[in-house]
Amino acid sequence: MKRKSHITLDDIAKRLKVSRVTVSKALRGHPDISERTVKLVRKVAAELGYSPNFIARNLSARRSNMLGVVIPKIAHFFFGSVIEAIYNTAFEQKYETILTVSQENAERERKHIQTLVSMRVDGIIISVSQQTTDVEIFNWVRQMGIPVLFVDRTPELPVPGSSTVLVDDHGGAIQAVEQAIAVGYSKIAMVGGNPQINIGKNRQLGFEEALRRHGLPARPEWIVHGGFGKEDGYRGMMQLHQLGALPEFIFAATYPVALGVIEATKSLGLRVPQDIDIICFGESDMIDFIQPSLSCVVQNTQELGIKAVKTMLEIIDHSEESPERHLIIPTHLVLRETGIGEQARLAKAPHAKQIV
Amino acid sequence: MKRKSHITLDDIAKRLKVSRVTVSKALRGHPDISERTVKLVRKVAAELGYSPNFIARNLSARRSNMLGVVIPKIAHFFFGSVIEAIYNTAFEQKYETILTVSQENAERERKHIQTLVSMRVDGIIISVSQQTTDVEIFNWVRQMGIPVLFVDRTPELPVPGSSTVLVDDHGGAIQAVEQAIAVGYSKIAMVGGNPQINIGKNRQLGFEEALRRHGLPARPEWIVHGGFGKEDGYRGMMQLHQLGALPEFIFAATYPVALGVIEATKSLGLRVPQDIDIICFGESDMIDFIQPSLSCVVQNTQELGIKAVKTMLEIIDHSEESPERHLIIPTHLVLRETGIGEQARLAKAPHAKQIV
DNA sequence: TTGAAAGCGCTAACAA
DNA sequence: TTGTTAGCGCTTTCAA
Repeated sequence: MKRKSHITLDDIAKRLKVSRVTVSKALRGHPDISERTVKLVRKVAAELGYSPNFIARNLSARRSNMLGVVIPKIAHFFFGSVIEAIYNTAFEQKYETILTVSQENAERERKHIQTLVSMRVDGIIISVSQQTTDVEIFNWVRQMGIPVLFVDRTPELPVPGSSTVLVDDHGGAIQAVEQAIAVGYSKIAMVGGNPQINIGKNRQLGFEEALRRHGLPARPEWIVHGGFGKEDGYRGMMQLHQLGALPEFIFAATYPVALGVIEATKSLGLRVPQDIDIICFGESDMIDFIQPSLSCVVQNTQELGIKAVKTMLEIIDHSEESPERHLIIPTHLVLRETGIGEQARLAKAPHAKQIV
Repeated sequence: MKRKSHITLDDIAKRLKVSRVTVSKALRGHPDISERTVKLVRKVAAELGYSPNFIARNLSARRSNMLGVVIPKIAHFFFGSVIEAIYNTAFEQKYETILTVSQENAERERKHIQTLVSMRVDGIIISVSQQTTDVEIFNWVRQMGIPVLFVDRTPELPVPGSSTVLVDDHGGAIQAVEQAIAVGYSKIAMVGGNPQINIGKNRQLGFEEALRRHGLPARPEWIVHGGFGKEDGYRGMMQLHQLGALPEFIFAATYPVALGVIEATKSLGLRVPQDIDIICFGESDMIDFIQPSLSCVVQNTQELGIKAVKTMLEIIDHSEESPERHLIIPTHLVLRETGIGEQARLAKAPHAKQIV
């Protein structure tokens, strides 16, 4: 397939016997140009099927109107929703979003960041991989004068001059555990996640804080670290089971972890929530269909994406001032069939579920 | 935040007192340059924190190494998986993926396509919105000499010179319905989807074909059109119910439709699969957790994404030849607790579910 | 109101 | 092996 060389400003200019500059201005609605010329130019441009060359424009304008984004995964409810919000918000503000996916791999993350810098994006929004420990690359990006904003997941070490839009993991965990305590549980465990990464650490700190507030002992063997996936939940629950004394309630670090825990619990011949009750951090679109329907700490993914982009654009536009901004988006607890105590459950049971 | 003007080839060249071209070649490993110079150049580039300007390179090279992608939604299991495969495959081939999301809106789709052309992507991979009827924009892209490839969803009207990588919707529907027939059902309905779009049309054609093959009557009122969402399944089931005579088995056009159907069925006081059995087209990652676990026609999303990119790259690389390529990716039926008949179900029941 | 000149950072073709 | 010349398509500045 041969690629026709595209129509350029010059082509239009020649046709109208005016200069390239006139055409450029006319097309952009620059006030310099007379209405008549503008109309003429527009007409010819349309006739010729002119498509402005973004690349050339960027090169010349030294700003790209592109936002670079790096996320760990895409086929994933949480990131899928956040990214959707990012796209929509950026689109409204006439920004193009360049998305890259690290697959939870620090090396790939590095490469993507380099590419984004190469593309001269106006800012980089990133949710770091679980592997990421080295912050050198982020410092480098900052040195290049490109704003960096972490959403949801930040590196352990600080990155001077960067911004954050985070979920209130600490507060959310407290909400979940206090709900469990309110319903009468005292044997409470946490499964999944690890303190290597901020979200894991803060959820655990919240978990511990809630226990402390209510004078409950924190048994170290009842904090089962792992990843954030279903396998981790399954393994974690099995590990708890081997310990002998089972907890009554489990705070799962993520939604997939909860699914794994439930799977394991069932395979042990125990019932959820009667024998082992559970609340998890995070949710999914299938939430109303799993049995039992899970109560969870919901993260406002929309808000997260919107705020990430808006904050980034503010930083880009007010380039002189200090670039650091730090936002925390609150969570809220949604109660369904777990973590609500027997009475509430019985009261709920007779109702047919409603479609959402 | 002030943006440092980036280090350029010239900066490196000046430092070494060589020409810009030498540096350019050295950095790209061009065989012209001596090893010594290459090393020197690399060293200085690293010292200075040089990052090549992709934009400038593209402008000069007249090829962007970027693939444009337009999909209708992103927070959606099917598209999420396809896009992930697209990203990975493109990444391996050193291509950047520029993703845009139409939100099932034809106007937004148009704009995104224009932007992608403006960015001079080397090819556009698109899954059209449900609204899309006008193919003019695609013809325009073709005229610009940019290859167009439709994945999964194509427009109704043909686009000369475009390629397709599609799911075998027709065959998949037949698989599902023949399974139902094999298990002994004869009162079979289809819910969701509409013939406006290829995937809806072909699933319906497959549905009808399967009935015909087995001499079963196709009752028009048992094909309930709608969208592809949960609401549509709910509404469709309710509509069937109002008809009086209920079918025994429902072929749901998509996974969400199936969820809606199940929701509705339950709210009518009927059991799935005992009273109303069901198989659907498509799946989700939560599939093992819903009750009952749904049997479904699975689309190979990986394969779809991989083939889309590989086919596109072939077209780009062999630009002289005829650009049209047409692939169909087969589906396969995965049986779980629905659509398998009572005996199989009873045989299955005692086993604990395995984690996947 | 219009346009000429210069340059954004890079690469390809050709010369030295 | 290295460098010169000439763009890629556009925008900005400043003069006409």
